[in-house]
Amino acid sequence: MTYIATEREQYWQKMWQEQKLYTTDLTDNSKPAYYNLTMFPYPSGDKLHVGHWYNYAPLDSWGRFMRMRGHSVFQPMGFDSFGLPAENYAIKTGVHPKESTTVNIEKMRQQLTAMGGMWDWEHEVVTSDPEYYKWTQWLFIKLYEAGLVERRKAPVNWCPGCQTVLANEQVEDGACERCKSEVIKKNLTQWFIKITDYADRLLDYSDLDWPEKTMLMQKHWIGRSEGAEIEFAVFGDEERKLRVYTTRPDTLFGATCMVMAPEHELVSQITTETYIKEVEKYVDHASKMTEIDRTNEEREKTGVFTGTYAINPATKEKIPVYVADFALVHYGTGIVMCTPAHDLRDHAFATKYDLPIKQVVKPKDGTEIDVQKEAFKEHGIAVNSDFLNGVPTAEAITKMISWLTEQDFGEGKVNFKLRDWLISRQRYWGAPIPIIYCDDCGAQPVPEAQLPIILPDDVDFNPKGTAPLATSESFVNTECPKCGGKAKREVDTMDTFMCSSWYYLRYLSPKNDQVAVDNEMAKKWLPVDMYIGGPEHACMHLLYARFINMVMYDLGYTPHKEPFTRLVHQGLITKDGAKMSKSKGNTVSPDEFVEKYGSDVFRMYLMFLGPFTEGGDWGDQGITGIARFQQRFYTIMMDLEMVETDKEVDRLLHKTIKKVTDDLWNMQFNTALAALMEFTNAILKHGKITESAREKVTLLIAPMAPHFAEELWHLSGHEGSIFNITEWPEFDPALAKDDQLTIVVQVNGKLRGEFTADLTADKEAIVLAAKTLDNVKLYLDQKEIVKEIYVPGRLVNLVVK
RNA sequence: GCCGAGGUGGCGGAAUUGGUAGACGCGCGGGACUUAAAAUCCCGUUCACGCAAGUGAGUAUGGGUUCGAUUCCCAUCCUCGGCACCA
Repeated sequence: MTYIATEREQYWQKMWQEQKLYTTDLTDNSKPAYYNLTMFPYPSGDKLHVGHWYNYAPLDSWGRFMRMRGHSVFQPMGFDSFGLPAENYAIKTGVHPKESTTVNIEKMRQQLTAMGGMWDWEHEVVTSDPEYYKWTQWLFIKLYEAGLVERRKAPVNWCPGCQTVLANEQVEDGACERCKSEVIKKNLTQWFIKITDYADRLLDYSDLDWPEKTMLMQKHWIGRSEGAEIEFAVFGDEERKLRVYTTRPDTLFGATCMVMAPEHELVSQITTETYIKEVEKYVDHASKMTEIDRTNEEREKTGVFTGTYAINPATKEKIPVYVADFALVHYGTGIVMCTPAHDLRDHAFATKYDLPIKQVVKPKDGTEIDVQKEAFKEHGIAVNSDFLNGVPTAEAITKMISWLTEQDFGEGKVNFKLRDWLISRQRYWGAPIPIIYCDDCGAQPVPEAQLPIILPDDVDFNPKGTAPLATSESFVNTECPKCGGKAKREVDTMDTFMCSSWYYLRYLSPKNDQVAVDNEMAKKWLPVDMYIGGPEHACMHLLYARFINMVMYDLGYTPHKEPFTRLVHQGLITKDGAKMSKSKGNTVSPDEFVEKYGSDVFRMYLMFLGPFTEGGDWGDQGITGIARFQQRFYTIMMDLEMVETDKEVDRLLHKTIKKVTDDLWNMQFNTALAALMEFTNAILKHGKITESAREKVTLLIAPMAPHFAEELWHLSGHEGSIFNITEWPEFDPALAKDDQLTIVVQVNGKLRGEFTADLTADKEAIVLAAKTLDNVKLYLDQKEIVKEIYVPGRLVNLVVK
């Protein structure tokens, strides 16, 4: 018999839909709740590509597996629909983002349905829908009320040609990708969310089942360090202080110069007249460099002298103050002290500008070193440091901090690399920031009752030098919520990461217009049991989502401290070695494969490509192998002689149950499928199957090929969906056991033969049998056996001399 | 550059986590069926030598630990992801 996948899949998709099989009753308490979540897609014009499928198909298989193991599985889907691409598309074609987004979402819903996923569409969220962004705006106001929102100046990429702000992605080698004008930095007043207030709490990962590498990346991103802030007085203007942050206050006696970030506000104030021109030129040059270039440690260090000197508080020496681009304004205080003898970067800088290199730490073991030649950055013993002399580094740091505090020169300080979250976007297609500016009352948050602040339609989103929303008069002009006077609305919109930082909370009650998060549902369903998404989100989305959840927890809106209990990253599917993205134009559509082979085959093919967490480069060679397998599987199910019992069938079956179950637990879908292939091949050769094997192996393949399994389930006489079954096949080790052992024999670690032995054979018998093999004897001849190693049931290694 | 991954046949990958390297699949070669092709089935397929039994080499490169290393350690090279406005 032949299985016509495409036809039967459509049939089952329709049946599932009619029966509302995947609409989860969130109030049902009869089974344990399991929240199975994936990162929702951006509705791009390229629709779903194979990268999405590589993420969603295994997620769906996992959800089905958990469902078949007796859980009530909630598997929602939605769209992260605000963002830059829709706006750029609008600028290019004139099609309103609302329109293109609606079209894209509709198409993607169809694709997701054709995939046959267990999506619970009744709980869908779309972030560009006012019903959703009303609560994103509400969230902003809650953050504002909690004192976690701040307004400050920050630079943006500005294209003078296009008269608009550019995303980093739109800048190529310092020029606008569209008009090739040189991109400049422009300072704008923007809104920040103070994620840094939560930096320490974000470092706590206890009770999270997350990949080590993700936690490690986040930890490095947050970048906690302990050190001190130290004040240096400006020579000749002692009232003015330059404050530095250092992790090595113990080296203060060796600080022979200072370096300020080019953007530092004090640069213009302290530069002396003679040096103004040169400094300005340098500052301008630095503003055009990317941060990646600026922090490149191999690059030659550059800087310019400001003409000013500071006083080292420890040595009272005059030290020159430079401006250099390797100092970053947003890290620490934006000013660093240089201790060339004990820092590689400072050493390179000092060597280039001929600044003194003064050793203040020596190695613990007394080794002689020449710091003029090479920096010694390790911990050691303080020297040339007055009251610190002879003190080991760790202790010297504490001692120096006490001294600084006593003398009022500074204090101990914990610092983070993590920066506050800039959420202002000078764009149209985003959630308007709910702030009103009144000449008399200043910036005021929009009262909750006035939400949502609807994104206006009568906007010219073509770049004209202002944020697009400023072109809508009906939007801009409003009343001050405090005094009732004339006022203007904020015209910036929010970063889309804001929208995606809390969507999993909204899935639980997307239509509730009274509250953002339904508390009862949150208690029952949160935290998310399984969250699957790309590793590229490790440091941004996943950190923002944890942060927002923590704030919501503190404010009492959600009952758990962490949002995602278990996190898994699918690997990245690349095309010709690079990440698939619309901007690179290298996406591959799954549609033609699904049309030709059916969703099950395509899903299995993706899962069979390699380990789920590793991904790989896309290629369609091999999909026919999966189609063949499906057909062969159908043959063993439908066309084989059926017998009551069969020892060989039982053995094959139970080996397969064990392997497939273990592999599914570990999300090793590729080897689970290989095991099912081996079973199929062996049974086909054997020529017989049992009713029990037929039923159980149908259950085993169900998570990975849902339509196919449903079809087989009904063909073998079952009523009701296979996905309502909650008894996963049980493994019986007694039935799976082989009758004999295969023992491999090595001599000096080299393979020299193999033989089969009885299950009951002991070590002595096996080693003896090994020695009597003809080929083994050849290598034992004239030699003395010095060691006999027996790995039970596997191998004998004879070590000879 | 920094942070995090990864590197195994012609290709995708497997290997009970220190115990037969190459499971499973693709591709390729040979055969069966067919007037022929497709589909299907059977056999073979890491490389070198050999009719074969087998022998030698082999998991990015170079070293080390071990009876035994794809697996552990050190160094180097290459590829990918992220680097705060793509999402």
